[in-house]
Amino acid sequence: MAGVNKVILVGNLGKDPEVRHLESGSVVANVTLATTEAYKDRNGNRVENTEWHDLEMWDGQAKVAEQYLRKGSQIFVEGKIKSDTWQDEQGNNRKKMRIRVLSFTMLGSRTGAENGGAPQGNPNTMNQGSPAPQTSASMPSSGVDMDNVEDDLPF
Amino acid sequence: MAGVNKVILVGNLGKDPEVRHLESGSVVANVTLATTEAYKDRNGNRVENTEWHDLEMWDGQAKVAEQYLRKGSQIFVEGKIKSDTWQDEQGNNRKKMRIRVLSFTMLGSRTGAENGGAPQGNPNTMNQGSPAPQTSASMPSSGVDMDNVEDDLPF
Amino acid sequence: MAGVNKVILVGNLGKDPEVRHLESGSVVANVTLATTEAYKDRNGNRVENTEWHDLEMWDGQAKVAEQYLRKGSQIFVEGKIKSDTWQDEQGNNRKKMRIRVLSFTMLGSRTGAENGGAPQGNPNTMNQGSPAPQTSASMPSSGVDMDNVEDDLPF
Amino acid sequence: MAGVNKVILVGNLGKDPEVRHLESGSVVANVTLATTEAYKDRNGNRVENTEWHDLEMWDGQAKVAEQYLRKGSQIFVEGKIKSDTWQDEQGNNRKKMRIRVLSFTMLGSRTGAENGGAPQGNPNTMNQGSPAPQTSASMPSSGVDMDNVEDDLPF
DNA sequence: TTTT
DNA sequence: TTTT
Repeated sequence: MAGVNKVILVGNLGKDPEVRHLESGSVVANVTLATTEAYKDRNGNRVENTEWHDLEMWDGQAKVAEQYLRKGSQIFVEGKIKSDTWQDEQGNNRKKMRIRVLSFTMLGSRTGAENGGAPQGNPNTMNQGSPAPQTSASMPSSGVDMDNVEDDLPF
Repeated sequence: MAGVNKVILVGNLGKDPEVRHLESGSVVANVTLATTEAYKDRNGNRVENTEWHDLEMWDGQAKVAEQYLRKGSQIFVEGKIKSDTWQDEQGNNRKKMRIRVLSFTMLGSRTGAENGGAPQGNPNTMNQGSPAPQTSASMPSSGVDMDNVEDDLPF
Repeated sequence: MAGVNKVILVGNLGKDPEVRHLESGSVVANVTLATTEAYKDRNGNRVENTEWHDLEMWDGQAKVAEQYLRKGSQIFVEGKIKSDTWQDEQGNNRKKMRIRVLSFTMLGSRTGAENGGAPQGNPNTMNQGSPAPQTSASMPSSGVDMDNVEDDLPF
Repeated sequence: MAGVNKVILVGNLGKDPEVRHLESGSVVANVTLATTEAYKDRNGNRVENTEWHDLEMWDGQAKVAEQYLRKGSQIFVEGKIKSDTWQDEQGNNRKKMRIRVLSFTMLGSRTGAENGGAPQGNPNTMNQGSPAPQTSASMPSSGVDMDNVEDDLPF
């Protein structure tokens, strides 16, 4: 059969990770990631298009996510598409796709310390009324060894 | 903002492409692709897990798909995740994810000849004296240039 | 027939891009990019391993590189492997591999302002009311559309 | 630092794998892989361009390669760029790039058994005088569990 | 629903 | 030669 199912994303978190510590001891983090592409429409105007992705991280990854990722964090993600299927109350077949994260890497870092902590523009005035993530001052600079976080569940 | 949204798949078609020729002149092909991964469970038994992907191809790609792809065809796909959102009859927000194909490549040889599919052309007249690799006799499309099919809608 | 040759890199520039404006009117930028991976050796010590990549960008890309990329800039790159072969003075066959960049994306915020690099423009006028994510204030290029820079030479 | 160094290839082997069993017990397979792209030049003629890649596989992978891969085999490869540097006899710095394979998948299979073993074209008359790989009858159909072969050396 |  |  020989299949390949690979997803590569670079984007920003829409909100802080939602982390659940399961009774089994496993940890799951759910993360929403925006990838935006810009192009010119036929009138030459710049148009932006944002796609929101639902990411699922487990265990070691989830813990790193909990500790270091915040709304606005920019990450590189490698994962695979994974769908859940079920029947809703009306008996209709439903399907939800998620990205099961296999590894991620935090991008950007060095978030402003070297310029004396001066705010970089005023995020409150940017993206007004927007559902989009914003890079804020909360990027970890760590020192911790979590650059590239991998995980290996069997499926 | 700087986003990346990339999907790479290798798998087999679940059925023949469904192709619609729109009044606008555009052509769309919808394709279902299975990617299967195998792993051993904790008892050492081989387990297979299949993920089904809904692919969307446009125009030139769609025509190539219509002509050459068949149920069972193995392809390499590069694309991006693209979701449609809408409200269903109950007023619930619904979301459907698709893979918008940016390019695909037919894999293996003999792509459907045995089920009455694509004509084979005469491979003996292809690539004569060429330094390039060839799959044996049965590459579909012969003189046609569709090995690697690309498309560039703005979004 | 039917080949895929794809490279995906995230790393930092080792030095400012070297840009040549050719008589033909073409522009080439040569860039060195470091990708570093960290792992623990058998004694549990963190070890870093850096790979240096020679990137080649053309025309529109090269101009953007010249204007915005600096030593230390972090970028996401998609490209392909491309080798030159020749004979050296001793008549030995030689081969040099490069990454031909097909598109790149600047990562993080603040891409070099602190070392006198690219002008910042006025981010407050960017993407107003846009649904797209933004890095904070310092995205280079402001109104310029270079987030994701593509190029399409035939080979 | 956060680096990504990823290579994705689909192509055909230029010759049978060269396998060495080291005294340490490790096994290495060296494989050459051709990726060919076709495009039209400015006169509308189809041109093919082949890039040759030197792949390196270790241990479990190498054994699978030894057993199942042959000249002409079509594979999907995921790996990373890895260069060796040294000084040659003249004291010049030399560098050789390889692809360290992280996983590979055999493509195509079902290589002709179902059409009664009839030869698919005459490979001897194709690619005359060419250095290129050819798909021949030697593709394994196995039944063995080697579809997707992974390996995890620390670097 | 594919493929092995 | 980068970055952390």
